[in-house]
Amino acid sequence: MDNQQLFGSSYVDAPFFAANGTAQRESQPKARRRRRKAARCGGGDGNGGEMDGGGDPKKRRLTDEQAEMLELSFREERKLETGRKVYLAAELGLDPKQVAVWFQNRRARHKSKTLEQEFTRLKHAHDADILHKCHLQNEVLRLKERLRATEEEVQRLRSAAGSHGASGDGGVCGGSPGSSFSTGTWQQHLGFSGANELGTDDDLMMCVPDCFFA
DNA sequence: TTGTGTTTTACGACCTCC
DNA sequence: GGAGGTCGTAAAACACAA
Repeated sequence: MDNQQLFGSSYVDAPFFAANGTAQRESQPKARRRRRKAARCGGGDGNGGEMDGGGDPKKRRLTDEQAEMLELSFREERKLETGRKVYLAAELGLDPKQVAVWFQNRRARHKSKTLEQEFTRLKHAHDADILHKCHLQNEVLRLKERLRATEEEVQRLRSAAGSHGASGDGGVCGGSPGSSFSTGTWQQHLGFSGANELGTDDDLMMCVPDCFFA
């Protein structure tokens, strides 16, 4: 049979072939099935239109050869013009209506496969986004905790400075070890304490307002 | 052998395009 | 209005585990 004639068009569906692991996967169960059937019936290769197995004449399985040719034709062009339908039917010994139905069902199978693949792809993307979101939320929590600790430290130092200034000559807190350092030592203390609070790998720059030391 | 799940074939209803 | 498309579904054909 002249395939050029049979397939009518020179159009080759690149995306279809690119994703053709799918097509092979699709054809595998059928091949298995047909192999077994061929073993049972003594060869399933057909002169088209013959009943295979002698069942209900209304619903007969296509032979391997017919299915293969239709598949090749489908890969060339998914739509079926009248001329090609009639030609295919004649070549394969099928009713043109059967060819039309086969193409309809094949398009449906292809669409459902495509949707399934798209769903899987989107699901993976979604899962990755969820994971990323979790990481970001953890990071936010960590930063909030660091901010809270730093604010506490600032508050503590501010109170210390207040009591220090109120005492004037240091009389009130003179005996307190905490009130014995100067502004310079506050800064040292802040730096030291901040380092403790923020951790060694800290990249968060803390800015203590000047008024704090006034 | 049989029960069950999957795939394939066929059809009707409805829609779109020429 | 007719031809051909999609969509949903029935039923036959089939694979396979128990």
